[in-house]
Amino acid sequence: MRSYRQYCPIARALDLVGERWTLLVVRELLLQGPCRFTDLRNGLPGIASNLLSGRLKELEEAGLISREEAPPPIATTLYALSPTGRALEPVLRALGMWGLQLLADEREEDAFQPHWLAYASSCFTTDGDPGAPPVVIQLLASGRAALIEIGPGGVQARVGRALAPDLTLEGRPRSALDLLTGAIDLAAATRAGLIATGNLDVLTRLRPIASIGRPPVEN
Amino acid sequence: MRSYRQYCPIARALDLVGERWTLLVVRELLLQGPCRFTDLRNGLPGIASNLLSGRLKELEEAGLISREEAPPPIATTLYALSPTGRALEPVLRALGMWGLQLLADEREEDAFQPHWLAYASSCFTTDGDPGAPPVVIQLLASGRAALIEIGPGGVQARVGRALAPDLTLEGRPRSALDLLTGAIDLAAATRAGLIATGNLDVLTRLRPIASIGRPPVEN
DNA sequence: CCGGATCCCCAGGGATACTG
DNA sequence: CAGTATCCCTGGGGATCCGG
Repeated sequence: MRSYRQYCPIARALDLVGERWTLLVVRELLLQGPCRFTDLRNGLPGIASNLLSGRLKELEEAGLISREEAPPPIATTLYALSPTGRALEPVLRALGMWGLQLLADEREEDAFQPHWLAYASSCFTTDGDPGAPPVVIQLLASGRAALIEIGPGGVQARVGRALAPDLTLEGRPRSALDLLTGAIDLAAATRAGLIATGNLDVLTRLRPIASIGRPPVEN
Repeated sequence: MRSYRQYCPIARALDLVGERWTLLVVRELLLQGPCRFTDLRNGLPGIASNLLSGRLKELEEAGLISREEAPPPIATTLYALSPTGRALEPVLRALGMWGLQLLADEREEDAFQPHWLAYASSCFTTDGDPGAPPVVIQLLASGRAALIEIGPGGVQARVGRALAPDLTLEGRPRSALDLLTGAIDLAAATRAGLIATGNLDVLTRLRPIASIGRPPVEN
């Protein structure tokens, strides 16, 4: 394993998770929970299968993930984050917060999956009315689904489909993001091609934290 | 520039700072402030000069650093973080907090510089007596010097030498780290080869935050 | 001495094909 | 479905060289 050979916590951390794709693998495991090889591959468009295989092996050796042979009816191996791996969440949150500004330019060639947006949303918003009953927002795109759950645990993101979401958002990721950050209102988002169905009031539950929503920094 | 091509804030962030050495360059600029090419190279033992040059160019294009021609008597170009670059600090803090556990094993071949430890310390401690007058701890190793400043701004780290530090620590990095995290007391640190001179009481000003100092996680 | 640029070589990453 | 095998290529490591 390649190392920076520096007695520095940051360098040591990067020794383990600084290689290409590694933190994105952690992102997927964090959002999807225990999942199969194929689930990871689907959540990481562009990764080569040998590379994913190699990363999983390295991460297991480093103690960041565990590999478990699930009994039937699953009958396959599941990958899951260990506590040490889950402890990387603040790193992903910080990276995600910093990277938000970079989403201002929407590139047509970029892949998109709704759980990425759900996670971003859970990072930059808090529950605006913690006492109120829990609500669920469904995000749909590219034939996949993710959820933003607002409840006692705060704002949480996960992959999956809800039976009866309070609100469903579907459409161009940029307009959904702008709506969730509070950069635009629902009318503008709809005009930008977003389809929102359900109880639109649940959007008021999502309170974007300060210091986001500014235009992309040019300097 | 190589990109993950994913419309996800984490992936976009890694597009810019995910390559080898990049975040360590940011670490140095954050700790050293505006500095010369050689200062950066010294703070990044192991980096090839062409690679450092390349990274600086990329970071400038991305708007994370600025290059400035300083007038005499400096008469050289200084590199400095832009506001966007400085905004990466939470990322480095999170990585540093996570990487702390990895410092449990001390490898003889690893390079060490005192400002790395100073920064780590500023991440995992708070001022235990905010009302008290400011104090300065000097760290010495490998012929270099760094400072931990405890004052109105909290606990801050920077490269440099103090005229009259309240406390000076010199010796094996592991024992200094263990002392600062509270894992061992001063007597044990001294026994482990640490040399402490000055007012030893200032150590009580550094209050390690919870959830650190545990032994290295094996699972 | 500082601030790089150039060159060569190899390991790690990307794409695709193939197999249990 | 869950990877492995293969081939190619790019980016990184290391040394050296060069202008100011």
